Amino acid sequence: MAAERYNAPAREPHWQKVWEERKVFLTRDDDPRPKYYVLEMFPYPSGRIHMGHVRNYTMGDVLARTKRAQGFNVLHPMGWDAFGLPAENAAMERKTDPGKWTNGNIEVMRRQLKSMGLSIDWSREIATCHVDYYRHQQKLFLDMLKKGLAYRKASRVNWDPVDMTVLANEQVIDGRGWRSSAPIEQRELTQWFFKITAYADELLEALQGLAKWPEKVRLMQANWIGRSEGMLIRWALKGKALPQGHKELEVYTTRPDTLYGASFLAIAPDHPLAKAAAASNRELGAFCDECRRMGTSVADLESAEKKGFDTGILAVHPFDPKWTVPVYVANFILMDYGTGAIFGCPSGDQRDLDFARKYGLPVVPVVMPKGGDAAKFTVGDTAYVDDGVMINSHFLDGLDTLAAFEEVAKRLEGQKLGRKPAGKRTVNFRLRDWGISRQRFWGCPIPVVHCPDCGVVPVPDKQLPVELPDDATFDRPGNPLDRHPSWKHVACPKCAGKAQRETDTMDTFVDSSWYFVRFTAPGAKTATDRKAASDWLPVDQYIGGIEHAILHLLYSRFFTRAMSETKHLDGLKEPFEALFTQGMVNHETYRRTSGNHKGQWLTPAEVRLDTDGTARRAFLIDTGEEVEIGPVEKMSKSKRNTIDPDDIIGRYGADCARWFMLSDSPPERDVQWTEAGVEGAARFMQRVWRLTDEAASRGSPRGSPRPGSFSPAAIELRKAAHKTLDLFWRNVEGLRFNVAVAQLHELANTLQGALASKEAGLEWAIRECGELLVQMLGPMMPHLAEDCWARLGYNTLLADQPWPKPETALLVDDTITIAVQVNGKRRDELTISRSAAKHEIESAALKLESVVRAIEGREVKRIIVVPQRIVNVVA
RNA sequence: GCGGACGUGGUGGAACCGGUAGACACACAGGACUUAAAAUCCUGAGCUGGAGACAGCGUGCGGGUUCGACUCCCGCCGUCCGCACCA
Repeated sequence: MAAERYNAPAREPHWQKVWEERKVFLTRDDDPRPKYYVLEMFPYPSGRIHMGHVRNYTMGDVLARTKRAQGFNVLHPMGWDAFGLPAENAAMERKTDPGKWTNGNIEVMRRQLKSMGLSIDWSREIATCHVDYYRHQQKLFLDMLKKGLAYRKASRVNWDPVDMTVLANEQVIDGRGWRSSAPIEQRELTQWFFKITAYADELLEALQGLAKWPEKVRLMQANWIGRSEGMLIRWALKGKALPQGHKELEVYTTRPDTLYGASFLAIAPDHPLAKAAAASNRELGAFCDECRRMGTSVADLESAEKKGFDTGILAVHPFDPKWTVPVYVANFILMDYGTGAIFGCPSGDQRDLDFARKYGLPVVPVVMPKGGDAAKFTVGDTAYVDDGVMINSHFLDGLDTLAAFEEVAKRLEGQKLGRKPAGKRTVNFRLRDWGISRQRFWGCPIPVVHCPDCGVVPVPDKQLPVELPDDATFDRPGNPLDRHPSWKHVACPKCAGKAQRETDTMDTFVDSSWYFVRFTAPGAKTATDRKAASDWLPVDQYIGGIEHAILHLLYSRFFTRAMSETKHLDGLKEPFEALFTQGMVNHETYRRTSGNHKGQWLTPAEVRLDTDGTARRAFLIDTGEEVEIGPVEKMSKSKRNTIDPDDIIGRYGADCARWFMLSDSPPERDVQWTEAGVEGAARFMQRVWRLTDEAASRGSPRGSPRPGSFSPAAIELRKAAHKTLDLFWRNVEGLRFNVAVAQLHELANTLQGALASKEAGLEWAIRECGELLVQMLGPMMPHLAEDCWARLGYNTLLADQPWPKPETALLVDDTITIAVQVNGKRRDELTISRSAAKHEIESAALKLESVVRAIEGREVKRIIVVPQRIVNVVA
């Protein structure tokens, strides 16, 4: 009698309830077993989970469940990255409250995640928008302020004049606001910053120690931090155009060796000297204004012409008081890199060369390739940017680039301009301090008060938290906190006079920079419980999208250091021991090709697919018209190629979705969601259910004594099972889930073959194989595995079973098959004892008929025998 | 422009340290069961030639190292990603 079909959607809630009731996944801090902290990046509560979440959380869950079975005390928590602009937009559009909207989304998504059967300790759930979380963040901020790690300064920001808020660089697309499409303005605003640059060197250095991070992410961070070694060089200024109080100009360069090739200085339009000079030069002022209006987008920069404006100011060459070069204001100089001023050496830098040609400035070659002829070497349209030998450079002539750098550095450091040395070796970083002020409502309030008499006053600890008001209005753009009738008006904590709260809130990346710490003690009265934090951290395995390679992961690394500095952590520096970045979930796109709706995107549900031989065609179900099958793209609302996890779980079960997400594609690569793939997963589930059923009835009863000896077929079966067990864990540990899945497929095939076999004496091995298969399936398809476990006669929970250990004796074979090559070409294979000596293998190989034929009577020159691997006959 | 990754059957992919390329799955074809279908099970298959045994070719392209290369080295081509007026 065949087993009934397994009804996953009906069974899964049952097991979820059992796990919850028996508190199977609750984590205790006082558990003496070794800890393992596995964390997936927490979701933004946008409304519903998507397939990317399913993939991400399934991977983490496989690790968490396996590690748990292996005897680790596993921490696997979940929370919500719950502040952010979408809640405000929703409030504006739907006349609701951001908090209500967010909490409603959390409800829905929590239910969805629970329906996935994740082994999460839900008692540790946190949401960053809850005051119990952000009150501690305010404390962290104040402590950072005390340490000088948070500070205020005026800076230029992207300002959206329609939404009336600052936008991050990422939110400016082609010079326009991502939401409003309004042209973005550059505004000078006073903002709060975190001093991440104080850790620039350390954040860069420590990347080398992150051995379990993807090389790619480490590289991206290294490039982002952008360390360069160079010099600050001060130039004396003169000329009639020189504004008062500007006697000198400091430039930053990585090529002091090319100093004798200098033909101009250039400064940023926002440079203080430029501003001062513009005050008395209307044309220059107009030029600077024009530069400021220039867009900041990639396209703008690429097409923008390199332009300069001669200020009339002259700079004196550090090595020759009689030599002066003009000072230009140039549109391509960035105020916030280096000193906002450069010296141009046209022969050694392409951009400087273009500039010099345009404005008729001298081009003196100072570096030529090694072995070149100084008399003949010239620079035409292409600058020589590589290292080489110095020429036309007085005392530097003949030195190589590196030596020239050192010589110039030595001389300038010893030479005075005014009272100070004329030059200084320095290290410069691309990394900027982290601007965290946002003119938005739905974020963590920055806990300071502005007092007309006392200035910026931190909110005293006693007065924390600074809570968001619950009666803000969202009927018009701008910051609801700022226009709230009463919220910002408070007494100054210092002088008790009339004062105003800071109305900016923190960037939401602040929230996610320490949530992994909070999970270690989610109910602590202080921000952290240092004991719990040092017991649990660092996170042993962190899993998330590559899109956070820089921002979130760099900020978290900084924050961990800052929290150690402010004593919220016990000296921890790196939060994430191992990082894994998973690929996206993609789907085919479909669109109409004709009629009034040409170009309209169609959802997968609206389309019927037909396979005609190997050609695939798609038809609109409603009308029958053929539609175009477009490229496979990331699931997105705009292309309408999304699949709702709820639908899949409701139809096939969570285990099916989980299994499919783990199958086929390597986890770091994109995976293509296909109906056929899901159905394949569903079929496999039925097959497992059937095989377990047969193994339970055909195999020997549970607990029956192990036979003294096994038949050859039984040994083969046992070997297959134990080898799979061995490989399975190695592949899971290496996060090669797709390979682990393939191994289970293979074992299922083997078990099926054994069940079909008429041979007697397999009962015990069949039973064992079935149980091992179910145990390995457990972390991947936990619900099905529980049912199979019960079908095998157990009344325990599979989730509570220890991980089985492979019998090492079964992992090695007595006889092995090795390939036999003739002249590097495979001709045959040889089955021989594992311990066979070289000469035995050699003579056996030479006797093979196909080898003899391939040699064709030629003389055997050499035979390479690699025991247990290969034989290669060279003839 | 700079930096990086990748390129294997019809498709997704596997191959640990240089040692039998194509595991496993999807799709496909043939067969069994069935009145039929679904479900399930069995079989086949890199390409070319051959009835077949077998032979030749084959991991983007061209070279190289090696007894032996998907794997290492050099040079191209293509795709994707990150950064980008960084002095």
